Amino acid sequence: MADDKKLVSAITSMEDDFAQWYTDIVKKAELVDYSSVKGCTILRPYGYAIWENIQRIFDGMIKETGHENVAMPMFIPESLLQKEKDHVEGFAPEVAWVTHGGSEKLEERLCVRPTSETLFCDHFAHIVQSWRDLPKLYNQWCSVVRWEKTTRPFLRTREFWWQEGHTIHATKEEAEAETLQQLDAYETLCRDYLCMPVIKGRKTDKEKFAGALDTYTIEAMMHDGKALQSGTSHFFGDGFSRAFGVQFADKNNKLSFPWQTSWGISTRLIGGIIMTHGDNSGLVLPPAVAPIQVVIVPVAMHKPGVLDKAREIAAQLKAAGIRVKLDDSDQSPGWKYAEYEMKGVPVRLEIGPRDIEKNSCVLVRRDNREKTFVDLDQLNTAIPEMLEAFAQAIYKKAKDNLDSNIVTATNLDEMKAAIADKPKFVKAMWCGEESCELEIKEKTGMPSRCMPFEQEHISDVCACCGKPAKKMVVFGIAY
RNA sequence: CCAGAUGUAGCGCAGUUGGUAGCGCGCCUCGUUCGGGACGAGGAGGCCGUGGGUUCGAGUCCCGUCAUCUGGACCA
Repeated sequence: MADDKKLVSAITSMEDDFAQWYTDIVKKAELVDYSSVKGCTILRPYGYAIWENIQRIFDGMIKETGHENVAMPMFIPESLLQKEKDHVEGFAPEVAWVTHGGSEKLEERLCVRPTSETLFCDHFAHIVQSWRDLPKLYNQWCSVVRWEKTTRPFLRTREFWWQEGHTIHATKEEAEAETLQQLDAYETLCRDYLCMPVIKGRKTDKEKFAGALDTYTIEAMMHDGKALQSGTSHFFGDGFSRAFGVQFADKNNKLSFPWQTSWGISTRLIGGIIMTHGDNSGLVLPPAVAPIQVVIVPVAMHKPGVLDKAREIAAQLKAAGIRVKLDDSDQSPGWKYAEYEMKGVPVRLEIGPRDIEKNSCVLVRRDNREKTFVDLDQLNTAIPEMLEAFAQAIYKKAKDNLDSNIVTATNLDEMKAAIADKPKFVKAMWCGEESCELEIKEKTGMPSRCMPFEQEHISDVCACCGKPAKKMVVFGIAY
């Protein structure tokens, strides 16, 4: 009987069906609900709270480096979108259009922003006149719309929430430094807060952002060996400035075009967290972004003193700055254990009559279910220590997964063989020709992910054509 | 966009050759419980995704459409 119920409520195991496992977690951890528009999901309170924590952390980071938040309109006139040729060609196929306002047919149709470069450029043209006006370090938190063909919660939705930074600088060097600084900020966010190791590098010309001179990326590896592009940072050169007529007078009163960047991370990161840390009991959340860091489960809570003690502990932890939830609902303890494991809460605190007698409680870690008996007087130090150890442990696990799923290959056959059983990152040398990149994609199924900053010498020649190699490239199957 | 699958109660499903809808979980009430998804007794809840068609009669057959899932192509 008990076993039957477990079967009913259990999620699909990731070994059986990774995609279904992912979908099960998304639903059962109450992160999203589907809406009545395809590809547009509702972020439920628990899912949105994770995003709020990511926002809070990253917003703090960019404020530290002098960025300011703004809010741009969500509509872009068609003529504005078309000013930069590469940009519009890249995005046109997936923009949504507004043709009517109420009963009025619009003279010029408006697209719902797929990204806001054009809006920022148009604005910069209004406000930038002099070198004294530079740089502008802007960012906005918003949602954008891209009419994707197939959609999956967090990973690919038609509307998604993100931040987009847009900066404009007097010199090329300054803009390039900004591009890399923000890429580093993304790496820090992923590594130190989301416990996700990433590979940092530059995109090939084929894979770079529409309108960018250089696109940089952080690539994370999921449990199943697939890649997730987790953040990108673009250097635009002065191409957008020229297209939009943004000019400034330098100190010698000479007119020149300023240099621009843009960079973004999105709610896709939540999908990355799920597929990096989750297990067959559900979600596993990094403490820094977990909406609940410690859940208190009272045992035999009808017995005198139990609930009072649980409330006392909750108040104490809250005062210590820990995000804590006391679940005093009338579900059984076992039900609560399973529920908060599904929701990925890092630490569970059990408190019952037997503990109270000993002035202690039980702490259980979500990642390994290790139980520790802790004196109640020690909680304020024991819990932060456990959260820190937890964060390090899940980072290490993710790092091990990354390290053990990167292989090298010197030719197409080796590349194919490397991913025969499961997807991996494959490092291979490349001559720099797009034709080879295309051929590799066609013959191995793997597009290039990036040219890592940390280059290695695997061989002298391109894995595809055998001509002298210029770069080591990481290839992989991506979400 | 292409291919396959699926839409029946909140969730998971059953529903026979077409005859007017059922099970488990969940939910509500009361009681007993509480250290790994507790138990009993009552109870509420469904235009069978949606629009047409065939038929005396459609959850069931036919056509369209929408959504979701899976896999491709495309992309944060």
